Amino acid sequence: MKRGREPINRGTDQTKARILAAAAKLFDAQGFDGTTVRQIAKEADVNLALISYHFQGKRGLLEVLIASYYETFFRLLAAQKAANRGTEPLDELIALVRLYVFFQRDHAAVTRLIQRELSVESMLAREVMTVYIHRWKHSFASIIEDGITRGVFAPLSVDQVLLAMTSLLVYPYLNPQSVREVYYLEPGSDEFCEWLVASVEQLLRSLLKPSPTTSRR
Amino acid sequence: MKRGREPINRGTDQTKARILAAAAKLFDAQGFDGTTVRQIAKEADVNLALISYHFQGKRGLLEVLIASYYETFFRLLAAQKAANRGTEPLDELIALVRLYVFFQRDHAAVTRLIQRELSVESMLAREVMTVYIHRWKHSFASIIEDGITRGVFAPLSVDQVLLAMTSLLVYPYLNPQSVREVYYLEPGSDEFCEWLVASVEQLLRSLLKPSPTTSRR
DNA sequence: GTCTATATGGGGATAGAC
DNA sequence: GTCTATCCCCATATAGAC
Repeated sequence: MKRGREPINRGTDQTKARILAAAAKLFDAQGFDGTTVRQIAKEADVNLALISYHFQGKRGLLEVLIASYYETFFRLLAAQKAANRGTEPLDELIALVRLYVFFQRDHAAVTRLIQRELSVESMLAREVMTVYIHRWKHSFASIIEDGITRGVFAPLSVDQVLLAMTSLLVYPYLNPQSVREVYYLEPGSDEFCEWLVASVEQLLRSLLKPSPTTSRR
Repeated sequence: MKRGREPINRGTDQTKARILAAAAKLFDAQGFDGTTVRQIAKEADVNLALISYHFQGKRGLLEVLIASYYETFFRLLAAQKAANRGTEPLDELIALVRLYVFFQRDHAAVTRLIQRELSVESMLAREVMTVYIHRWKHSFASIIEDGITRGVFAPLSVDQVLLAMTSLLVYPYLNPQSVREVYYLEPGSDEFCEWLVASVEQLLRSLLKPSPTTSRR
């Protein structure tokens, strides 16, 4: 009678996918440092050693999660931008906001993971992140700058507008627990996403409107 | 010739204060799980064993930091509320917003620590936190509810308004690194604080104004 | 590609001397 | 109240069999 189980061969892709899913789930719930590779292996129902074999360790796992997340987003973004050809800047901006809100909703675990770890100075994948974040910012900034050039937006500080917009967009997905338990809203629902898009739209209109007595401090 | 150093007796308060300061700094920069008690002891220039002696271990340290933070804030808040007697709801609200913004600025390390760890489901001090967060929310909510009752605010969803407000208030202090490196703003400066207060005020005015065609979705 | 077994280090905590 | 020395556990990672 044998002691150990038979080796399970699911094929590279299956195994890698299971590990990634487990890692996303656990990093999200417990934080990167709070998660052990043993937990990941168990959650994925995969042998411990396979994590190092496929991803060069825990850190590699994090980097793959982050890179895949942004690559996927930028692919969707490119498609959206193409579809937006010739639209008014504000509508184009709102379309991007909506895309990003639903993207966050659909990738809630990695979203929260990234946004949380980003606030850790000693983060492992900081260099990787910085590049993506700047690209992310630029995809929104370019539209606003374009609108200012064309005179349809007020000549405000683009950075200030973007920071306010980002705060509204990101916070609920960084802290969905609080949103649920304190504000009794469900960040995973379609209604919430639509509300968030509408709120951001209202903020952007209020900040970007070109004409009036907007005495900017 | 002796090997070890002489015991340094700084007195309980001095030692505890040094440990707390070091812990705040390191938890902030590296996260709770990313920080070791050995690092804290070294940063505080204090013997390792004193951390467990004074705070019953790493977890106790976190709890003391959180509790002190909120106790301090609520003390300031009570003073502010007393000073606000008879003010208009909106002005009262703005006064609280200003108080909180500068409080975050002046306690940046613990602010970031709390907001980050709050997004970890398996957080050690979750029960402690939940109580404080609800108290925090209520101090803002009560003013808005009061304003709605008295007809000076539109009868909006208080939770939605508060979530939007909180997003704007908190995000920059959760992620000051990004604010600096991506948006080129300095969250520690007075100008930034004032800008943030003004932005929140604009948002609140835009959301709470009672009369017009505000077709809320 | 998968598994067992193990190497190696670092973690939090404390006993007991001073 | 402080310090040294140490316990004991659990972390990541890999060597080598299958």
